[in-house]
Amino acid sequence: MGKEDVGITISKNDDFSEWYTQVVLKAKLADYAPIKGLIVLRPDGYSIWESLRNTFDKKFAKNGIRNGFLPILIPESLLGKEQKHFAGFNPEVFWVTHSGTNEVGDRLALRPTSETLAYTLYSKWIQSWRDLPLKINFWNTALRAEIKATKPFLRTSEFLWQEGHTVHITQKEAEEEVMKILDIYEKTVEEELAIPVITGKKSEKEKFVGAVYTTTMESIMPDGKALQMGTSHFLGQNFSKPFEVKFADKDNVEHFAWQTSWGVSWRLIGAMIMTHGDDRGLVLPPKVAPIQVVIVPIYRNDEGKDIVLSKVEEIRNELESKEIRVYVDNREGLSPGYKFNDWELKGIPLRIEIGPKDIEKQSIVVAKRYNLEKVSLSFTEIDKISIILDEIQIEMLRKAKEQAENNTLNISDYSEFKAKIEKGGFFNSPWCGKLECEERIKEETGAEIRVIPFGNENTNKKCVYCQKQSVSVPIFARGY
RNA sequence: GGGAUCGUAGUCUAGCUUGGUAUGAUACUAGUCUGGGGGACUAGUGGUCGCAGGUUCAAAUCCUGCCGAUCCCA
Repeated sequence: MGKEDVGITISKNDDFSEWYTQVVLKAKLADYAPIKGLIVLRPDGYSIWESLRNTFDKKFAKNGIRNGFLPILIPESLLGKEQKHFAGFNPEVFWVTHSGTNEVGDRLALRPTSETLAYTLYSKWIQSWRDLPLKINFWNTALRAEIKATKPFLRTSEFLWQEGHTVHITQKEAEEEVMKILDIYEKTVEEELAIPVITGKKSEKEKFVGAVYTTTMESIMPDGKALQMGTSHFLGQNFSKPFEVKFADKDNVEHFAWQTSWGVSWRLIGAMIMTHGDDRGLVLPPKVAPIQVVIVPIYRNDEGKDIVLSKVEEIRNELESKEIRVYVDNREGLSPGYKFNDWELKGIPLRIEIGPKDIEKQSIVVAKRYNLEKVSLSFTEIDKISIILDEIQIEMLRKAKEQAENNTLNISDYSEFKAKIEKGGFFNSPWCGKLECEERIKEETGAEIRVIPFGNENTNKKCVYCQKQSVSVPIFARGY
């Protein structure tokens, strides 16, 4: 392997798909498992997930949501209780049919999602209005068989996620919950991962089977394809009726409860890689970076080494006292240049270089990963590092927003739609609301309604396909 | 759902057409010199040639099946 092969060997612009896979593997976020469609998270990848989880947990807790844990197996009889939902998932369910050499009676599904299991239990736990609202979140994995087109983080047969399931007395309260969660999702993704999203509703065709409606946040990736970043569903009474999630109200009359469910998965990590990465590899937003600052000491002899390393320790202590995650790369036998490239591949937001020249000048060199800019800071300015990290976080979101805007077009003419869809992008195009037009567009262009943004309903324009009066201006795009 | 390509050491790869006991680089280990953008030299370690079967005196090489990865089309 020559020096070119250690890093990313392909440009993000030339072959996006290959570039993405290389970044995932070479930055050591994940690796392929020996089973089709499954991946292994390595510590650097898992660390990002943990960081997201911590943020979500704090926000969920503030909203009165607590964590629980559900088993992975669901008996067929339960899974089939809500028929539409079951039909939607059936093709991708993994089934457990044996225990040892014995056949099990009722086949057991590896959960594709836990609504049925959770609500079976909820019906036991809820009797009175005093038990509501019930809001529990579950961190676990879901399994959905992916036969073709698997991609680390984006499409795998097992994925890490959280699924929240809440139960409410009134429809209004449940619907408000759906929106509160979507808001938490949107803010977290923008603030932590520096990825802009568009929120709105899914069309009837694209909603979660079993939901009354689905709200979603969508992002546009640099290759012009849309990625669903998270969904929050209003389930109405679709599950509470078959699963008898009922409560006695203050008048002692029994009612079916109103429910929501919602989730985000490690897909968010995939989105982060695609949005921010460059030809040198991963670029991590400071907030989720396992290491925020890496220090590379440079020296020529033992004497110089001692001086440099003692200064490095001083700086490390100062940064650590400010809760900055620091790592000192004092590996022997590797040239500074090698280390620079290595940490850039891994996407560490800031690199500090300290060598004899810097000691002389009483300063350090600080290199920013996201724009590859180098600046010099004097020893007395070390406290600026945390400000720089904050600036990077903001700049990364700004850059990503700009990228997204450049990929968004207003298109009301269908021939223009067809001509431009090859290049990808988010198309704001009026739609009459009919399934037929939605399906035709999908068939003819591969683009689907990703989201009907809030505020884009009740429009009075002409459907991009049939020219009849539009009811909304959804975002059409090809998706992952 | 349909089609194509690929799998040899941690990684990339030669060898495959025409069967004869696997090539090179890099990484890794030890040491010396080095050190501000992928360093040099020396000496080493590392392989069920994806898996299983078949043909053959002999299979990385030919045949069949399976597993896995990637890409294109719907």
